Amino acid sequence: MAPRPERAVLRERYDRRRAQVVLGAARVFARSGYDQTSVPELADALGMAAGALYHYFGGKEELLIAICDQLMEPLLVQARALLAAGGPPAERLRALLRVWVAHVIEHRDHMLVFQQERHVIERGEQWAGVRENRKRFERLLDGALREAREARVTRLADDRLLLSALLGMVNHTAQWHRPRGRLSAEEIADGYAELVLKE
Amino acid sequence: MAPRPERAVLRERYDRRRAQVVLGAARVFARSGYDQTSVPELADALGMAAGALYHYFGGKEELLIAICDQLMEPLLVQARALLAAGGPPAERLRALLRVWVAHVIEHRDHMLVFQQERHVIERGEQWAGVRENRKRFERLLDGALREAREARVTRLADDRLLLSALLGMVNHTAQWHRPRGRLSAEEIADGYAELVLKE
Amino acid sequence: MAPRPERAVLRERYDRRRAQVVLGAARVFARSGYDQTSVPELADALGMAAGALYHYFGGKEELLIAICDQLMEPLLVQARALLAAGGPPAERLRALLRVWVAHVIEHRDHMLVFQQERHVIERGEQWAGVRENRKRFERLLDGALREAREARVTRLADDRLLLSALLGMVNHTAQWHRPRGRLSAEEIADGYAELVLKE
Amino acid sequence: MAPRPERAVLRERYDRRRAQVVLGAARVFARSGYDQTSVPELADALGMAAGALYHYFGGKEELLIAICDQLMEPLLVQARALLAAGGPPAERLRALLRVWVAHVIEHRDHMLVFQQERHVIERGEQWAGVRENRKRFERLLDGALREAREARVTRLADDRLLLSALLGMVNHTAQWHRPRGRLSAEEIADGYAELVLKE
DNA sequence: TATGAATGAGCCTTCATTCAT
DNA sequence: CATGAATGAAGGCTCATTCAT
Repeated sequence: MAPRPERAVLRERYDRRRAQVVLGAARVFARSGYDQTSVPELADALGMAAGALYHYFGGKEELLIAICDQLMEPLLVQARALLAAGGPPAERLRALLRVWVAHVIEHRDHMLVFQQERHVIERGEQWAGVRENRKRFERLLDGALREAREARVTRLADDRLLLSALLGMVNHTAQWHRPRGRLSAEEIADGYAELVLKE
Repeated sequence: MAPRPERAVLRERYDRRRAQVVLGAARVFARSGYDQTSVPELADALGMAAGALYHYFGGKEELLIAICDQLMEPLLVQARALLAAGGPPAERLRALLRVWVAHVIEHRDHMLVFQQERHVIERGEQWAGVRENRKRFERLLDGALREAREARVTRLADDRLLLSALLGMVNHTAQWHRPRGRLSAEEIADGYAELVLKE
Repeated sequence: MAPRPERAVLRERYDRRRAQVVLGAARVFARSGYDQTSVPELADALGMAAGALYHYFGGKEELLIAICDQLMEPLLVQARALLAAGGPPAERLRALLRVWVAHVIEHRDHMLVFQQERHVIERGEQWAGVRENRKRFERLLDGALREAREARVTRLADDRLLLSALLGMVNHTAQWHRPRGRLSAEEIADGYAELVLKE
Repeated sequence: MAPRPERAVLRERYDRRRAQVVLGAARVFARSGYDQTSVPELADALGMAAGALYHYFGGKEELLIAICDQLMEPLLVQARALLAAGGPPAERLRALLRVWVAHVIEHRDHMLVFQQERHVIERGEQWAGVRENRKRFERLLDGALREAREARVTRLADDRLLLSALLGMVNHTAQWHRPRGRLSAEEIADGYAELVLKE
């Protein structure tokens, strides 16, 4: 008879399954909308019983929060590591754009959900973490931008407008990029950098 | 006794009320979400009974379509008129940006709803008109962009990427601009133009 | 065409229907249990759609509260009127018992529900009114009892025990009395009085 | 290595644990209600996993039956023994009341559950045993009462009313008596006897 | 036109229970 | 014996919509 798995093994298995569910839910929500997708529909698409979802999430909204976390946390980690590495401002900004665009493209579904449910994120204590992470990323970006401007390599006088424009164009990438599109993530990022940087 | 209003008067009154309802609904939906807002809630916010809405709209989705129409049709009219007027490509693009940004800012609520419900618009016969209008505007923009590139005044080699970047930054404006913000619509539009045009 | 009913007429119609629903719900809950009766089952038994109940009650529990109110409020009114009328203590207590027993018998279903859901009533802000009414009745009863004892017509040295015994026997009446039982409400009340009073 | 416990030891351990579970469940159900307490909640309160309960009980209702049995069976045993002992009718009744009241007080939780779930007990084959036990006790009580009346020591002409009154006041004791209350079980029982018996 | 009442479908969630481990 | 995971049924409730008035 197989021995009962240890607690740590169970925990890891649980976490992995949970992450898979988040991933699948992002795909379904991106296609059909968060509100328009019923929990039974979602469970069906994920190949599990409706009630089983509630072993992993306290409710539908918690699942939405998990999608946002799965989107933002690894990006923050990457961005922080990159910016900690140093280098000339223009290069740093370009590198950040590459990482960012690649992340957006790889998490296309998460991005679409994130954008669709923007108004939900804005309110409620349970969304404080997501809002904080968004803020953190914007601060990183803002820092990189300011640095670039101080080195006189950015093209727009107004930093805040530049920041908003970048947020707009990069995030919007999720809406038009297709998996086997003409342009690679790198080419797209470099295009955006070209718009933003002198020469 | 007041004379019975003529048919045309009644019709106009009806249209005006309907347009007001669309406007109010855009505000409510932008704040609380289309799906998260129930028809009774919406009616409450508009100061009317739930059932009364059904005199103006066949259903909730029809109201959503009307919001999108109220957003896109006047923009199309303005853009067409402007582009028909002629002039040097860079100036035409700059002018289009000004009109566009101003429209986005003035229809902030409509824009937010439009973006939130993106996935709904994508599917269904009843949304064909909205999709067509969006397509029309993108074609106008694309034309202006191509013209500018042929005049060698744009900064990016790839026109399609430039188009996407513009769509991203301009539409995103609705999400960060506040009524009494630091920058005017014109300043914002000119900033975007500066990113996109040489010099 | 029939004229639209006035607001007051509508209100009264609403109240009457609501009271009928409470009455019917008491019957159903008494027989099948509050928790064991689903809202659809209840609606069925009342000949209305499940959702229609929610025009009259915010939720299932509110219906339960209404049952308790419909039980206690008229009894309080009667008891107060009776005790305000004056008379010799023994007679007053006997009269109170008659009114009370008659009320319990006439509201048999309400009583059974009230007793079954005792533990629910004990907790929660929404039950404060019901608890208060119960307290008020017990105070009236306690007053009548004390008065009787001061007139040396009660049989038990301990007033509080006498009060509890009375509450037990009278309320329990709901559980054994049958509509066409051998004893009238009056005979039962007088029996209880005989236990409690000297002579 | 410890020797494998014998079958009888295992059985006894099982029975003891089962009885503890019944005891704990009575406490939880009395406080929170049988239906309002979910099996996981109950298991939590008992310090065991939800599934583990199913080693001791085939289902939630079986647990409820066990609570009723744990309440009634020892009372029946005591009452039978007492009545078998003989003696003058008034004394026998008084003694029965003492045993009964003491039992009610000691099994306060059981009593509350028993009374709350009255309507469940009324129906269903699985409840026949509980109904039968209740009937048996009422017959014992009825016998003691009749005996007392034949000895002309009871106060009420109507035996059935007297029986009902007694059932009401004694059972109700569970609802107001507190562990460290002013009156002992004996004093309460004697009070009830005083109401019921002449002198 | 406007409204209060009603409906029935559907939603999210919880539950008692089972079972492999 | 005990547990974590899973299930399918059902629960209470809300919703968009209709309709008599």
